[in-house]
Amino acid sequence: MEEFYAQCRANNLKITPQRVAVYKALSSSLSHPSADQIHKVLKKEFPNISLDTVNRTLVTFAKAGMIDVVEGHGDPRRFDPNRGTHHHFYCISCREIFDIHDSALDRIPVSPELEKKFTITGKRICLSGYCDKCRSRNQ
Amino acid sequence: MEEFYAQCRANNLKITPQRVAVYKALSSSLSHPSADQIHKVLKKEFPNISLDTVNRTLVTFAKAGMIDVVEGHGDPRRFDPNRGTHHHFYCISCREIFDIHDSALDRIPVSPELEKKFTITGKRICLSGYCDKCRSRNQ
DNA sequence: TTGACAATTAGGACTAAATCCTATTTAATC
DNA sequence: GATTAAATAGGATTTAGTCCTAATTGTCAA
Repeated sequence: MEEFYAQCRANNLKITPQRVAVYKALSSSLSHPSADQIHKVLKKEFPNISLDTVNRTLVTFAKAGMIDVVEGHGDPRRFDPNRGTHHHFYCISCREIFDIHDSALDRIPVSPELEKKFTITGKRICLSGYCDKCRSRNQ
Repeated sequence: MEEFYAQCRANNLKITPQRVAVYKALSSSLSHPSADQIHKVLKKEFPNISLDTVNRTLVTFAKAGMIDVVEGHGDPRRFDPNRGTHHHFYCISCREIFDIHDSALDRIPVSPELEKKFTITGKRICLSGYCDKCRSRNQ
């Protein structure tokens, strides 16, 4: 928790009871919850915390690099006609997806145990960050 | 296009003008469009094609393995407190995300050109398919 | 400790994605 | 060409996410 306070200070984020609660709730979660799921949990302790605050707080933490946004960025569902092996770079600013073709990335060593545990239909390396345009725009 | 017809037959999907149009539109798209974007394009040719049909058709194609759903599965945004290197398996049936810790997967060889082209803040291997529960349930 | 200010929050309104429902239409099969 | 199950249009509904405004609160400096 001490690290949380330090990270807040480093990012000029005020330490509010809501932020502390959101961080604790996410940290103690075993799954990969949505804002709504965390909101439901926090309602018990803070009956009038708003969903907007929970969501905004989580996005703020993610932007500060304190937590991650994972599969499902909150964008609409998107499709790819290319079923050949290739990879993606996702720009977290403009939300564009860029194809990456690099044979060095194609060999993903999935262990036999993993293949046994799951029926794997998709394997892809997902890179994320800022594309060239957004990088220069934000400076 | 001939392959499209064959895939439809193999999956018992009726070949309708709408499905042909959706497939053509996606195939000729350079980006990774959403259902809404494809719907807007098709409106010009089929003024009264519905968004539901476009979306349903795309999901149907994806389930048949004819196209892919990429970053953003249409799920709500989800968060991960664990910023250490790890990977994810996403179940396309129950939508649960499972953590995968496997050091063999950690070495993702991102080329210097790629690092130059983008500011990469996240690297992760995204596996998808069916988890154990859903695999057995669907049989 | 207090006061001032900028940041943050609650709550409701709003927008947009996705799904559901039902009547109608249509592709496939014989 | 007739039959039937599948697919579609269109509108309604649900839900995620964002926006807006007034009220509140954390921080910093005096």
